[in-house]
Amino acid sequence: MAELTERQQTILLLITRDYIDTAQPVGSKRLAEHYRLDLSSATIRNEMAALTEMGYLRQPHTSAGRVPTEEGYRFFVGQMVQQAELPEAIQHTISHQFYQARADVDQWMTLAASILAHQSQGVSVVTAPHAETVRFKHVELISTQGRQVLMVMVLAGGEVSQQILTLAEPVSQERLSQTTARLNGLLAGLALDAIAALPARSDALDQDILTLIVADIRRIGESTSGQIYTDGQTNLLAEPEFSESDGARRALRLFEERSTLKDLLARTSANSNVGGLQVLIGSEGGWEELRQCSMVLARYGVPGLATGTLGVLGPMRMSYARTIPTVRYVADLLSDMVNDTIGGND
Amino acid sequence: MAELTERQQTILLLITRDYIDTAQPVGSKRLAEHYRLDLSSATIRNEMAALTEMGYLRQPHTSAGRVPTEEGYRFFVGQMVQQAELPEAIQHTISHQFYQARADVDQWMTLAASILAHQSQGVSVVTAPHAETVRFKHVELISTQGRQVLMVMVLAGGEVSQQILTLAEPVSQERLSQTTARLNGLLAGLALDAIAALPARSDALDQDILTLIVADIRRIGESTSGQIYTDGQTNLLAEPEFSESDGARRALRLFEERSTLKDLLARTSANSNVGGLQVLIGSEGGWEELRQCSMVLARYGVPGLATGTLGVLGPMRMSYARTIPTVRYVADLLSDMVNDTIGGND
DNA sequence: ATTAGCACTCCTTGAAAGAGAGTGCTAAGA
DNA sequence: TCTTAGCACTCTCTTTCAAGGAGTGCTAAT
Repeated sequence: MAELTERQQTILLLITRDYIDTAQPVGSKRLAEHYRLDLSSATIRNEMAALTEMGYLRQPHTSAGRVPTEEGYRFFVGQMVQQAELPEAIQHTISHQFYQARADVDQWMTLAASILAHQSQGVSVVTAPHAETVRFKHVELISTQGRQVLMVMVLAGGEVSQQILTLAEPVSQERLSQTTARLNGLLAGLALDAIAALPARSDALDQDILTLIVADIRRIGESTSGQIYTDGQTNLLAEPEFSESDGARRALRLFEERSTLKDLLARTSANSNVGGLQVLIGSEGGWEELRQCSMVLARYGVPGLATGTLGVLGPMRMSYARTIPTVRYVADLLSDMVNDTIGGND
Repeated sequence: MAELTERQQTILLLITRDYIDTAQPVGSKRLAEHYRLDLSSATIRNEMAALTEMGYLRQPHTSAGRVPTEEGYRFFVGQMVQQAELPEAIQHTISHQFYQARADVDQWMTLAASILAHQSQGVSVVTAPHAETVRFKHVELISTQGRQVLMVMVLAGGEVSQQILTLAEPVSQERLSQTTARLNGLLAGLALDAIAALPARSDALDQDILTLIVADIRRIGESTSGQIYTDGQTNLLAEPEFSESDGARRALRLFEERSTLKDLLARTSANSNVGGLQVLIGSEGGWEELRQCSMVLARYGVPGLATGTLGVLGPMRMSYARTIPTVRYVADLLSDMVNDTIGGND
């Protein structure tokens, strides 16, 4: 693609910004009048024709103004992704909210999702921290009814899993506690492979629990992410480009199907590092349903120990200037919190 | 409201059923032709006029067919609520799915939400089981980083809470384990009041943890329900009556705001017992945003120990014949599961 | 290189007309 | 007394047409 002159860049950026604000195709006259360009509409028209030729702009129809193409948005985002900073006042508000939620791990994610959705006016998605290689930390067995036992297992990344085990015969809480103590000693810090390689236990109860633990760790290890939290789905419905067609419904449907969503996040965040930011515009992500949408994604957490993904889905016309710094800031904040609690000396 | 003759009932029921199927106002001619009524359209017109007069039907405009009013739907539901049964094949499918998910408590709710949404083509909502009076069952302290401790507490109803505690100084896992053992012995089976009335502990660490436990139990006890799961939000967007206006957006917005949703569920389910079923039609629930919607709600669980709410939100025109028995069946199934695992001998 | 002018295209809006659906009413029939 | 055929009436929905407007691309002049 050919070089853009300084003036062409200015015009492209202005058109994109104006369109993001108004959702209306922007014409040469409007541009000449509203912004201090010191150019006539005719000149602007010429430049617009050039930008259209180069694939940065398009016309919905012959007698309409111009609208950015995916390529146009990409240029726009490229210009802003380095510089954009969140206003300090907002930073403070957000970090204060997280400070108040610091004690409750579940609340981290719901809060992050809520903040992202509100700030960006889009649909937010946040996955709980998840370890690439799951390691055992602690197990607890709690007798409930006769043969039913509630197993609560904590993994090294802080993930907690509850499972219900039905035993062949009733077992006292006392015996459960002994089993718990034995297994905690035996398994502390081990990964799945090491646990699976352990010799069979002589005690039948021990063996039953051990089998369940292995199955459970395997299940968690195989999933590509922690639990998914989202918020702001109705924001997408308020966007004018989605009010008529069912584009919003199809996009939200994709988001509702958790397995698809995990797939999407896993695929797109595979090649992105903690601290990095990824902006997927339109068809870039490869999902047909999201052709009219964009996503701003980031990874957070402690690499190697526990990481998660978070981001925002919005119309391609979303306010990147607002969304990008917010996603970055929240990701950094969550990384800090993960690091403080489960990072460090393991 | 005056009595309805046999024939008027039949006509009202047919109109309602037809409208639920087609989403089109139904006229006298259509009714006479499609159903074996052995009546002319003129006679039907007279009856329809009477039903309109009595408030069971209304006309969107002068030259349109009739549509049920809220009162009309209420009569329709009243006729069907006792008899409706879920086909055996579907019962088997559902109970099989629950059987496969029996070990994973989280999955109970997601599965229930998924099944309800699919079967009813509406928006489902399921709350996790929650005890009216929260009782302590078990606590576990896990050291993570120096001064950070992850506390996992299990309550009598099976609820699990994770909290992070920042200590004044680092404490060894060994000492944490001793504290855990002491507190578990001390608090077993106690409710909030009893715990709060306990004398202060001499050991500073014990006291810190105890304070946190009290605060956490109070927080959980004050909330009116367990965690909320929902599914099928996009189903509402597919309904023809919502495709244009933003009625769906406003209804979903209410559903997205978790605190409002809890409020709604708490208020409406307060006067309904486990096993009972509640159908709220249109403005009946008192929520302006749900004026065009209906809800089918049920409570499940073990009264006095742990109960939850589950239900479906749909357009007023929803398929009650399908939704009502599904909600009832899933509620019964969940009640059984709760009873099996945490019910009985406490 | 820039700009004023102008013809052209295409969308949008509003009015008018016709078609269609359904009703209420009246009068005749069982 | 209940039912039914017939009919005029009302209202919506769709189509058509014309006018208005916005924005463009091109050309010629600066």
